[in-house]
Amino acid sequence: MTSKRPHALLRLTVDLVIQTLRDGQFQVLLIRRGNEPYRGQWALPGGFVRPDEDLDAAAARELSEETGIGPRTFHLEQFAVFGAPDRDPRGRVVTVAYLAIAPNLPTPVAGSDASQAAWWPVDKILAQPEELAFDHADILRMGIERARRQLEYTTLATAFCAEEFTIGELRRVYEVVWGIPVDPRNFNRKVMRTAGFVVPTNRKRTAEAGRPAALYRKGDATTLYPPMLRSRLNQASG
Amino acid sequence: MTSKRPHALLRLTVDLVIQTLRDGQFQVLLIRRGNEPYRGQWALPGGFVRPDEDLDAAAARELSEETGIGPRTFHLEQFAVFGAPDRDPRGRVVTVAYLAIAPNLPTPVAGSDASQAAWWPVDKILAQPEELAFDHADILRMGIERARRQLEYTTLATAFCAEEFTIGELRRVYEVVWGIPVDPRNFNRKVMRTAGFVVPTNRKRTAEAGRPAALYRKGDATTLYPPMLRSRLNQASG
DNA sequence: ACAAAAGTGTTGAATCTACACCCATGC
DNA sequence: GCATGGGTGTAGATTCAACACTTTTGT
Repeated sequence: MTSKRPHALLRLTVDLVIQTLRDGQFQVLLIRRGNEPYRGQWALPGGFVRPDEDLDAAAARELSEETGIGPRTFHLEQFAVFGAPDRDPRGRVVTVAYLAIAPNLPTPVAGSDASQAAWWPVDKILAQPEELAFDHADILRMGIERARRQLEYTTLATAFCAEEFTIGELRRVYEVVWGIPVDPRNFNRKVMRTAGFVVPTNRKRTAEAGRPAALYRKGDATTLYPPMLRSRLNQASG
Repeated sequence: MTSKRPHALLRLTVDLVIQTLRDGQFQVLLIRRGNEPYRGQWALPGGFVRPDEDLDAAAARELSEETGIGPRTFHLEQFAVFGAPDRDPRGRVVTVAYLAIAPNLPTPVAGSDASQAAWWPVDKILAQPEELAFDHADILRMGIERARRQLEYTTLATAFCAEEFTIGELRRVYEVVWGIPVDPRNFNRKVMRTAGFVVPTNRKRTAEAGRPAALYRKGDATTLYPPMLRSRLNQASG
C-alpha cells in the first residue's frame, strides 16, 4: 500500500451523518457492517468515491442509495476530513465527512453491502460510542455538534421540516436537537422578525387539537441576523 | 490513473491559506510556481501528504517549510476539501485546505520547489483571481470568508496578534480583516466583558505617542458569547 | 501646553425575557 | 363549555450605538 514515492496513493471515501427527527427524537441513520473489518458493529453510511466522481456527487449518491430516496430537498454539506494513517486497518483510507439533513424519513432501507440499517436516537448512540466502527464515533460527534451550532447562526432548522411547516414544528426542531425547551411565544416573533427565514403560504393546517397553525415555506436567507443563541434562549413554559 | 476498480486510487495534498497582518494590511502568502502545470502563476503553499503522515502533521510541516518558522503559536485549522475530478491536469489529486494564521511574519522565504514566495494583500489578489493556479482562487476565497466569519463567533482574532498584545491591536485585526472601522471605546468594553477572551498581564507598553496601553494575553475561551457581529458593529469615529 | 492614543461614563434605542392574555379549532 | 395549541401585548432588564469626557504618556 505504501509505495516508495514521497507521497501516498490512497483511497477516498465519503461518510454521512444523516440526521432527522423521528418520533419526536433527534435520530441518525446507522448501518450494521456485514463485512470485515468491524463486522457486526455499527457504522455511518458511506462508501468509496469513484474514479471520476466529484465528492459532493459521491455523497449524494450514497445518500440516495442508503435512504432509498431520490434527489429531493436534502441539505448536504461537507464538514470535515479524517485522515489518520491508521484509521482503517485495510490501508490508507481518507474519508470526507458529510452532514445530511432530511425531513422525517419513513423507514430505514437496507443498503446493498450492509446487512442492516437503523435509525438511532442521537443520545443513545453518543452514550455508547464503542458500538461504532473505525473513527465513526468522532465523526458522528463532530457532525452532531456541527448541526447544533448551525441552528444558531443559519436557517438549517428548516432542513428538518417538510416543504410546508408550522412555526411550532420549526420550534420543535430547536427543542429536540438542542434538548432544551424554547418559549413558543418569543420564538414565533423571533422567526417572523428575521427577514427571509420563512415565507408565509397563506395556508393553514388544523391538527388534532388547538387553533390551526399557519403554514410556511423556507425563505431565501441562509444566515440568521441576529442569531438564535442557545445560551440565551429562555426556558419558560408559561 | 483511473483503474478498473470501482473506486479511485488518488493522491492527496494539503494547501494552506496563510494569513497575517503586515503593514496594516490583511495579507496572504503565495508562491510563484516554478514547474508545470501553471508554471509562472501564483499558488497557495502546499504539497503532497506523505504515506504515513497525518493530515494536520502534513499541514504543519508545509507551514514551517514555507514560512521558515518552527512550531510556534500558529492557528492551524482544516476548513474544506476540494476534489473535483479535473481540478489537477496531472490526474486525480484531492486537496485538504487549511487556514493558518500567524502574527506578523517578518519576510517571505522561498520554498524548496518554488521559485518565489510573496505576501499579497488580500484585496489585491481577490481582485485578480486569474493569477492563481488550479482552483486556488476558490480555496482562497473560502479561506478568507472563513476567517472573517470566525472573527464573529470565536476568539480567532488573537491568533493574528503576538503573544502579548493591546486591545487596540486586537481591534485593528477586526478593522483590517473586515475592512470597516470599529469604535475603540465600545470595543474595549465588549472584549473585557467576554469572559476568557483576553487575560491581563499587568504590564504596559508605551507606543510612539499617547497613553500606554495595558498588555493582554489570549484567554481560555474559544467561542464568543455574545458574538461580535459585523453587521451590527458601529462605525462611529468620535 | 499640546497631540495622541487609552480608557470610562452616560444616554436613548433596540432587543430580550418572562409572562398575561386572546384566538380558533375539536370534542 | 373546555382542553389544546397558535399567536399578540407588554413591562422590566439587559444590551447596544453613539459620543462627551477623562487619563497618561512623549515632545
